[in-house]
Amino acid sequence: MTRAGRPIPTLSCKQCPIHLEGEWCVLSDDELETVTAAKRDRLFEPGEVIFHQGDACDGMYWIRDGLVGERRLDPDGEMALVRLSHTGKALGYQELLARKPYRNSAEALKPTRVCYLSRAVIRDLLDGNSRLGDLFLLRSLRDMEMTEDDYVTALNRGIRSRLLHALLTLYKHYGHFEIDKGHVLEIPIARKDLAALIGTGPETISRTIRKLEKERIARFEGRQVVFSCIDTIQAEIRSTG
Amino acid sequence: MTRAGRPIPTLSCKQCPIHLEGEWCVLSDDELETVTAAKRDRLFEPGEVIFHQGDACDGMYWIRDGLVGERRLDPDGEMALVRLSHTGKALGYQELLARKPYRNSAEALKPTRVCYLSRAVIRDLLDGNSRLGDLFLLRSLRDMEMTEDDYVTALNRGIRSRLLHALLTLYKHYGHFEIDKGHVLEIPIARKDLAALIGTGPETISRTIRKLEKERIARFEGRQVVFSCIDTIQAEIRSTG
DNA sequence: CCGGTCGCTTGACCAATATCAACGACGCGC
DNA sequence: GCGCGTCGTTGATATTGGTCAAGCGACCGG
Repeated sequence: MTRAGRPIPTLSCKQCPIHLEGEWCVLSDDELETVTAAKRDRLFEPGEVIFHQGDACDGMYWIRDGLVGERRLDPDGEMALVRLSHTGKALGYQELLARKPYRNSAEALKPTRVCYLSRAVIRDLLDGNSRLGDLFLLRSLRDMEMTEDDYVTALNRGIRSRLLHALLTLYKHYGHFEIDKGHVLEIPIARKDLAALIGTGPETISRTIRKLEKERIARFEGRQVVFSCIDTIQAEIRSTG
Repeated sequence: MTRAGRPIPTLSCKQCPIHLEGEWCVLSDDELETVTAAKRDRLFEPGEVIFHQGDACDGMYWIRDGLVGERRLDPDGEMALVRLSHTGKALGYQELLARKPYRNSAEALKPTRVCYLSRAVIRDLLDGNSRLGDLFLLRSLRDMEMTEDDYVTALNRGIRSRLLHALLTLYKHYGHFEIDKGHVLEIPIARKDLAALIGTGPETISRTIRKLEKERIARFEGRQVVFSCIDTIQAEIRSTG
């Protein structure tokens, strides 16, 4: 559970599929070269921890590809999965910019390649390109929006609604449509993580899943789900659920 | 519930107790003068709405003094009190900077004076002072931290713990210590808002309060609370509760 | 002074969820 | 193949919290 990840050869930023979105798009070719030269890439296997809650933050990470879960451990030992982060997401940028220790641990849930940039490099980039700061601000605002939405959902929706919401979100990232089967999702995380994501235990997840099957809303087989009618679920999430 | 607030004479920024903290501290005297000249001040009575969820955002507000609740209405009619904002807090800056409609409604919960700055003025300030953007970023990061903390709390703490947490937070802002009575808090909001803040109904608040009284953790009389031992409560919140 | 509304509380009841325990399936190391 | 741990499931049971209904006191307008 606790390793540093395996160093891998540096991936070029120019060829990176995410170099045109988010913060990267404002960087000049020269700056991109600098980043490519300065960053250190690593591969984390599922279960490996990229950084630990409480640790000092001395740089930030981008997810090149893979899946990362940010976990928060309560003083009493309860663990919550605060969010899932996918390709293109930044990890630890908030703590870096605010000069604070990591609030959450980041753990690879699938094989994940990340690009690491040290505080000094980020500082130079920020000093050299004033627009970069604006884009970090925008990223922070977007993240805030999502967290606030999740917060409201957690406050006044039941487990069933939250589970459907989580599954639908996962579907958007990992699902696909098959003409003969329908909307298929291979759930990329374990039951207990699905539970930690919506604030319950694995038992309740199991039971809620069986309810959904009885109501023919979705069919589950291991980690694969087939949704009968996505629109119906959307509607249920929006209205009372 | 829906008025525009009463215009009041402009309050000088130089004499404002909050002009030295947060974003303001980086402004020059000239810039402060500009702000004073450009802003429009208003007074909102309890129940009046400063802006509505879904409305377009064309400026931002600072709370000069008073208390504001940000409410979020679900598609199914459930209302959550996302956060309480006090003197010195900015309202609507996220939506302004992200160019999005308001996510929540802002309602005065006590008589509240706010300073309004239009988008154009903020733009000019941002263009003229590059450090201002950095400070908005920091504010956003701090707000994110608080929301994320609340989110985790909502995910894996029960009503009782969340209520204690909310009361303690209120105590920090509105409480005081009396040598003969102890730690006294005049709760500044109604029961139903206290309920909406932690995601339950007024009935459950009532019952939870009586439990706390039976356990001699606090004594309630109307909106006044006297805490027996703040430290005990702190401990209970940190550990399992 | 009266009727009405609102905020808060209480009771009774029910639904949702947590908790404890056990079990089968599976993968892994030996 | 065997032992072992993990994952997912299920059952029984306890607890929490939600819902409906009623009551009570304060405040307000007529």
